[in-house]
Amino acid sequence: MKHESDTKQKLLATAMEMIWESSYGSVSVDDICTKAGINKGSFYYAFKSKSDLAVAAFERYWENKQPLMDRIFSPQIPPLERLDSYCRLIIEDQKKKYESFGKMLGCPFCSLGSELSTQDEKIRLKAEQMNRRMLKYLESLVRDLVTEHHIESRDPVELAREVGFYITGVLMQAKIENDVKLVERLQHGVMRLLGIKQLSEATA
Amino acid sequence: MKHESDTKQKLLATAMEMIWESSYGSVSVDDICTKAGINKGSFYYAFKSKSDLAVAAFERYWENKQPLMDRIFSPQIPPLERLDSYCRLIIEDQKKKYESFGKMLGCPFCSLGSELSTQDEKIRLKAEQMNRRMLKYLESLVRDLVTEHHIESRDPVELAREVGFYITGVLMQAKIENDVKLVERLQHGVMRLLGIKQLSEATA
DNA sequence: CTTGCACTATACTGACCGGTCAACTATTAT
DNA sequence: ATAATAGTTGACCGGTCAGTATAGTGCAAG
Repeated sequence: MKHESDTKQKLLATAMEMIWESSYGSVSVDDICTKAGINKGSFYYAFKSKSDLAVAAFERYWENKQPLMDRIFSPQIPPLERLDSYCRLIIEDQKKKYESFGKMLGCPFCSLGSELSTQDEKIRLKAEQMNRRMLKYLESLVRDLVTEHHIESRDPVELAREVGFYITGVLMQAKIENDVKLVERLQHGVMRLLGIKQLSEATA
Repeated sequence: MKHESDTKQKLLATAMEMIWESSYGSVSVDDICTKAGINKGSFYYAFKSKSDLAVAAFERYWENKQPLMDRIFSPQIPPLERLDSYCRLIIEDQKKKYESFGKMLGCPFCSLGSELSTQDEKIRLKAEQMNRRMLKYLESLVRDLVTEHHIESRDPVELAREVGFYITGVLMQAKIENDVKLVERLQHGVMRLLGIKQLSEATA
């Protein structure tokens, strides 16, 4: 009957937030500990290194997000509606972060991956895994779009990839330009990429 | 009759290379100086801060690259050929880096921008500027594609943006997955995004 | 009461960080 | 020749880095 310690929990959440807001390199273990209200000794009791914590924090973030993702991408929901909800989720998340931090934060997985994939293999693998998980949703979405004759595609897997690339790029540029507007056109761009004309049902 | 000092030159080139290979945060001023064979004191004689150097290094990189870009995007060249050359250039550059460093490095502007745009406004602005410069090429390219009836578009500027997003995303994911193959499909994806079917003339 | 264990508190390590400095040398102008 | 200027040097600064050492806490089982 053992619950995960509050310490670990707090460190994971704090690390995720701080690394997302700034970057891995510019957040120190001391910073994280101070903000989490936890002593450094306890940090190294709970995690064996800073990069270990980062990996764990990202995994935890995913675990928390997955139920929502499963709901959005439920095969029970028409694929076009799934796509719309997903785009809305991204936009909403980004806006929320923008309001609370005063700046665009972009995709946490890509940001961390971009910063450290040439430096830390474990972090690179985690970022890669996150991306693959996202792609699974997109792949089944694209396949269902094909099945329901919204689009044609000889290779749904590759098309899903391309949608993934596009979304990655939008979030990255939105962060660099620090502009929410870029991400607001997400639906429009994705629809264009997929070759779907109307998105009038998105005006819910 | 004043040449820029070798010192500055060397520091700019070394910094660009090292930051591109790893990241801003994981390369120290000492590292750069050692590799450039220049004393730290001289560093701070030439540049007033590390982030100043980074900004200057990126500007210099652009200055060196621009003539080639101007040649590739020359209005004298048919737009489809421009597009093909540009994709080839990106692929070639990435492959070259992959061979010499053993890993994918992605787009230096985006990597730096992603790492530091929430931390250092001058660097954010420089990354933004680089992106805008690239977009200018893409915009005129897209306009010429429209004029020559290769594609239709009511908003060439936005379409160029979308191509830019896509390319950004491809380079980012290729870095995270550390896989050259991702970037090799660049032409195919861009053509799809633009809605151009054949690229048989690209087999030059 | 006592032993053992999960966890915390705090002080510390030594390396390294970005940045400064005064002294020095090489180049140029007069 | 001299003086001013441009550029270089390496020691040095205080601070911070990730990570460690160790003593102490609360608590539960024997």
